[in-house]
Amino acid sequence: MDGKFRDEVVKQISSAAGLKKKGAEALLETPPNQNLGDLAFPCFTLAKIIGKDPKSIASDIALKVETGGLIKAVKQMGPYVNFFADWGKVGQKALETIIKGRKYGAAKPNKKVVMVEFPSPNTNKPLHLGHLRNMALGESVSKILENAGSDAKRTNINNDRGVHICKSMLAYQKWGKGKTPESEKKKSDHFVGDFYVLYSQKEKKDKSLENDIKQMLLKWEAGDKDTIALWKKMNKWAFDGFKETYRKFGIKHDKEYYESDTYRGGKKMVMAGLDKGLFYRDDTGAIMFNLDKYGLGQKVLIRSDGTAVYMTQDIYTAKKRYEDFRFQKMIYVVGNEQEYHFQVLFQVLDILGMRFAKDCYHLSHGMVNLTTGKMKSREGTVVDADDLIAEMESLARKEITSRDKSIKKTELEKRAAQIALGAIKYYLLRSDAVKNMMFSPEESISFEGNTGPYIQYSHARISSIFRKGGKVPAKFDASLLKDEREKTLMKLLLEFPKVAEDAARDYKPHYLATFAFSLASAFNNFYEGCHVLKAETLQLKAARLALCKATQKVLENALKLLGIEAPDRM
RNA sequence: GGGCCCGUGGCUUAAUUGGAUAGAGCAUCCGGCUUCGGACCGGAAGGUUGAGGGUUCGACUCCCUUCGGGCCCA
Repeated sequence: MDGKFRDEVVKQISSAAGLKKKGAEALLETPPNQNLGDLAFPCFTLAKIIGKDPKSIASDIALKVETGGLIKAVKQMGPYVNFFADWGKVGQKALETIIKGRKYGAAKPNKKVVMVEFPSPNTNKPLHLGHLRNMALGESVSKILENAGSDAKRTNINNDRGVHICKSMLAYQKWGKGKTPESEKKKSDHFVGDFYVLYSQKEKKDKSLENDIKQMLLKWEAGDKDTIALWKKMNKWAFDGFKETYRKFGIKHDKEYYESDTYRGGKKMVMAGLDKGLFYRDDTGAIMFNLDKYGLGQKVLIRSDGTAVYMTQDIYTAKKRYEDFRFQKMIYVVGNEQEYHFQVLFQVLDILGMRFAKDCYHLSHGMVNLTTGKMKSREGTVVDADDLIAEMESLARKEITSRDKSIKKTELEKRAAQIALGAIKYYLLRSDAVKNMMFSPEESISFEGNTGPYIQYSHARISSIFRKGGKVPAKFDASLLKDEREKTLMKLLLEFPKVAEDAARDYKPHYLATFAFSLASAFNNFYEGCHVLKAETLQLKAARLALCKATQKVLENALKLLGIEAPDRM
């Protein structure tokens, strides 16, 4: 319940209870069911301050409140003051705003630049399900922040150097026989990943390979021609493959960063810090940072052999990004296994005098586990991103053709992709990001119940009404919408701006997922009981068409903020 | 050894951040077409919110203890 009705209620309470508007606003709640009205004011807090019992305070307030305007009735119910909206008036305004307004639920631009980093892959293997969760989150959060008025800059850090990268390189060098992704007809990042797995298998039998890897890394750092050429060739394969997956998943970065470009800058910054006495050398010669006073222990910044750690490059990447974009906020979308890493990173940035350090935030998310155990790329027990998408598309295709056998190929492919991605993204976003999640194939491939396709289906149903002769009315009377199902729908529509705002405040896309499902569900309930095109009167039909149009727009917006398309047919 | 996160019906989960009767989906069992799209709708059954204390008018939510799972650092 948002908007003008809320404002009126706040005004009434503040004068009746002698509260400041902000104070009254903060206490307002949405009652758990229809019988309890549309907004509620609990009196417990006041009771404590005044020293009277909340029930009598509630009845005092209820007596003082003036009805009229958008407030139809006020009732004291126990320790609550409950407000009932005049649905004719409230609904009318809301529906008009939604239908005519271009950006219902969006805030005005606030000129804040927010960088969002994801998914930060390693270039030795293809993307997997964990990356998909990360990407769905990163993209959704970016869209939610844009909706809240910020300027989101999508960025990425490519971990393109180091021991693990050398592993796939060495395997290719030794056993690749000059094969290419083209010659093997393989997606190029998968081709690279196969050599990473091959290396792991060979290493189990031949421990001397570990030494070869060390040698290779030293050659790489020294700029050895052949090693660099091999590195470039294989990284290009990896990047080409990633790009295809990003495109398919609907992701485009504003700027990409590469560890190979930034690790040297990081070393310099650490050395400078050492000169200033911010860091120290331990017995082995490694450069360390003492974080005891933050309760974070000792952290290596540069190894004793002078090589960079993961942290080293992150320091310079952050600085570079700030110089490039002058952001007000930097959000790292990274799994919770890296929590310690980011705590340390932000402290390092701070002690090095980077003022933006306080604006850095680790948006930590849980892992994706499988019913069969954990995903381990070395063991090859991962759910591959491309494979999963392809599998879901094939299921969607079956579903579509079972309903429409004469559908054209291009249209079929388009819809299959929309539905498959809708299913995957919704599944990955519908629960709280901080929690680990269990990926069960049976459940995740479902298109029924609390799923993306269910919501898309509801949207397609509305579109169908407008295809079959429904027109958006120029004039309508919302006070005719008296059915409980119609009211429930309207109420939900009014909640959307607040949900979008909260999602931006907390970086929680699942608020929108929950909302979209409730809205779709409320619509289907309405659709079952209230006929639109065959409504009893033309006036009622007009009002219902307006309600449908508003629902369609809000559903589309909510899905869009999750990075999910809203098809008109499916 | 130290630190962080998570425990909610058989399974997957929500709870406006301390508020009214813990809300859904899947699975199970009933029921619904004179179809604006059945990828739908209605109903039943299923809960001591891991356990035990505490704070509070009020606790899934905050504090302490404990058990279980995950992750990180050395």
